[in-house]
Amino acid sequence: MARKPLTKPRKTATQERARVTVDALVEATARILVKEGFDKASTNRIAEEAGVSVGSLYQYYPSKEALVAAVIDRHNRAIMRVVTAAFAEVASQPVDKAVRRLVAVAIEAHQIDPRLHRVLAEQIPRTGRLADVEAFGRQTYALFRAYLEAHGDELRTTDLDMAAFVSVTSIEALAHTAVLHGPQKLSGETVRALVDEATRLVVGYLR
Amino acid sequence: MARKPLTKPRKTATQERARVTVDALVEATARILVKEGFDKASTNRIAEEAGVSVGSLYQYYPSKEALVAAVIDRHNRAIMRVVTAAFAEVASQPVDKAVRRLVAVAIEAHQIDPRLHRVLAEQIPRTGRLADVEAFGRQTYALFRAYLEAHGDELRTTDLDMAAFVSVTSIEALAHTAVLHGPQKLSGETVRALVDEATRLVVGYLR
DNA sequence: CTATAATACGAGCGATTGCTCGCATTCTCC
DNA sequence: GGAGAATGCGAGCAATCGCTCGTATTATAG
Repeated sequence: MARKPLTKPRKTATQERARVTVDALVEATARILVKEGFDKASTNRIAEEAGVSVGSLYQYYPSKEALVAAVIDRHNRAIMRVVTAAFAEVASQPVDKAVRRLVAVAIEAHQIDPRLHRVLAEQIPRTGRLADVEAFGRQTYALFRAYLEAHGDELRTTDLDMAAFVSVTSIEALAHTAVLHGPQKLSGETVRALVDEATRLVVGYLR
Repeated sequence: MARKPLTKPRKTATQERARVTVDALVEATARILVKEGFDKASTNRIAEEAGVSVGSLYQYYPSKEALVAAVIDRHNRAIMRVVTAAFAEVASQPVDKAVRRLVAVAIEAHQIDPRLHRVLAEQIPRTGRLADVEAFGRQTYALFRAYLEAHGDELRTTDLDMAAFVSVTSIEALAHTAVLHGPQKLSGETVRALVDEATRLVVGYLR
């Protein structure tokens, strides 16, 4: 276990109170990101908000970036849970019904913890270990491509990579822009209209 | 002219050497953003790179943010010059030809000073006075809506706001994602295929 | 109970940041 | 040429940053 002498145990926690500390840190980071923004999220500030000392913070996270990455990861996982479930639900449905559902889910997904979502999208520089956290976009792409593969007979293209790229990018962008740059609270009416249009866009393209 | 006593002349330059200084500062900022990234762009570092003292920097720019905003502004203006020209060129063309051209221009526009473009897109937190620099997106939206208005007879919708939103958002996202997350250098072949697909997507949607 | 490991603490270090201010230099205009 | 305005300079301050390390506390095992 203790490979390195006895310094730098910077990793897993075995006792219960340690897990509590780790959770408190991640949650405090998320709270600060939302309430005060990215630049105010210093390690000292995070530790204070978590009710924990800086020393303890550095026992579990080697840097501020790692902490932020943990928050992003958690958020992305929450989104991917919803998205993955939707793909499963939709797997055997025809293109038009499937796309409609997926568009609706994309909008829902962007509304999970919206204030945190906004901060992550607008304030976090994609730098260092935060660079690749977009990788979850690739998962969505893969799921969509798999769906297309199973419904190839309904499509007019054979270039599934291109079709998946165009579809996923468009849907994601429409949901993203509508939720972030639109009115604070999207009315049910607006959402319905948006779903209609986006569905028409993508379905018309696919077949 | 000198409203406030004689402190804080933090504004316009009248002599030639001052304009040189201001230019050097903006250019140095852009260089550092590209070569070293956003966090390395401190005021001291920028002044050094510009061959100017920090004191002089603060005569013309009240903060680091203002300097970065100036760089963003310059870049956005370069993009908008291309985009505006394209809209003029396309004003009297039918939807299919027009959209094809606009898609191509969107991709071109994303390749103006690509390394700077990437930094601005990935590393700059949309915070403080950097928050609203996205406003140039609205210009594109307005131009597109005006085009649609003049070609209403070719469309199947009457909701031009929605149509413009969906079209502009999709085109912009496809260009953005292809250029930034795709291969380093897009081959002419790939670009042509992408233009084809995006055109099909949007034209199929519009009429 | 005791020895040892795991966890928590927090003062404080060295580095860096954004920025000021008093002073030096250069330009403009009479 | 000379006075005053415009411009340029840069040492250095106060604040903050990420982070370490010696020590105190608590849990676990024998």
